[in-house]
Amino acid sequence: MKLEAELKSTKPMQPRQRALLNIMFTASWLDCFLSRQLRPYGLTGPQYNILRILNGSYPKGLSVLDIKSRMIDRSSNVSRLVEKLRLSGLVERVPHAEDRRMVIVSISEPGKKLLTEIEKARFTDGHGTPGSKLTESEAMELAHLLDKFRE
Amino acid sequence: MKLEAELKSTKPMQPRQRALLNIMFTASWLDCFLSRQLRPYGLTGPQYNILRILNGSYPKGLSVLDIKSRMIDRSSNVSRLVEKLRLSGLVERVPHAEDRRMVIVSISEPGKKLLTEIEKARFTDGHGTPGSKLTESEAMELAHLLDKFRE
DNA sequence: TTTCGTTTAATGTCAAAACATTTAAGTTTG
DNA sequence: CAAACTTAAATGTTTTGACATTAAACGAAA
Repeated sequence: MKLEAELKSTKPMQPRQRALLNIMFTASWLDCFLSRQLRPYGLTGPQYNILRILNGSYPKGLSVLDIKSRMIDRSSNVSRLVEKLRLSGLVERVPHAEDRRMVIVSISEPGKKLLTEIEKARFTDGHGTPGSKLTESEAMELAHLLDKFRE
Repeated sequence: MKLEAELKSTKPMQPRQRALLNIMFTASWLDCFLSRQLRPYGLTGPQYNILRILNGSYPKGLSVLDIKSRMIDRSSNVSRLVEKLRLSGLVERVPHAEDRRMVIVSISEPGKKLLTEIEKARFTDGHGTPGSKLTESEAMELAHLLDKFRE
């Protein structure tokens, strides 16, 4: 559905304003979509984001600040999110050998297993992948325009 | 800055995945930007969203559910947000004459004044408007691709 | 070495989101 | 009309976000 229909907007919008609202609306829509996919696994969006970041740097771990700088939502409290994941056994925390201020966080074997399980379920859940209506080149163009939007 | 640089991503991403992450990242970036602009006025993003919706339907008011259905973030608790705005004198609440379950919320004169003040400040704050690097046709293309992304 | 500033992570606090639940008013049906 | 159902708004509760502050460890300079 078009943005104007979604927001029941009456007056016509300026193109940049329309793009801005559409970014925020689409992100909120995506958030809702992803939360529903993650709920059965007891993960929130930011928690899943951390797991994927750690999976990407496996087998090396990352410090709390390194995780934070790679997150989509930089305002989240990584210390507390990591502690939650640790209590679920999905990550491990090891004090840094040389710099004792730091804590190195790594994904655990159960954490990796959960990620592959979620990945598998995503292909078979019937709802399709978000963005699947875009061609590859449209997706690339979209990403490029978003980069430019932030300039 | 490009998304890969922002997220310090090492591995190359698939186009649709890159678009998805870019939408969420850009929205988070925008959220941060807008919150900073609104802070001096004591407004949060959702509160500002409600004020603008009510301004758009002025002088008619809207019911709580009508407001909710027009919001960017549909998960917000409109009753409580409206109560905050009412305490600040920015909106007014009138029970509906025919259906006493409903409450009609309208923007007040101080509310309208605040909106025009914010609008003015936006042009003179030096940080520029988000998305100003896009041409009009790029902004339209971006909005169109986002509509298609949600299909 | 001691002091000062910086960096890293954790914690404290308050407001807001994310649910569900409740209350009240309206509508439909037997 | 009364009971059951539906809708609108408010409220309850728990978790999370947003932001400041603290605590500990490191590095630089007197």
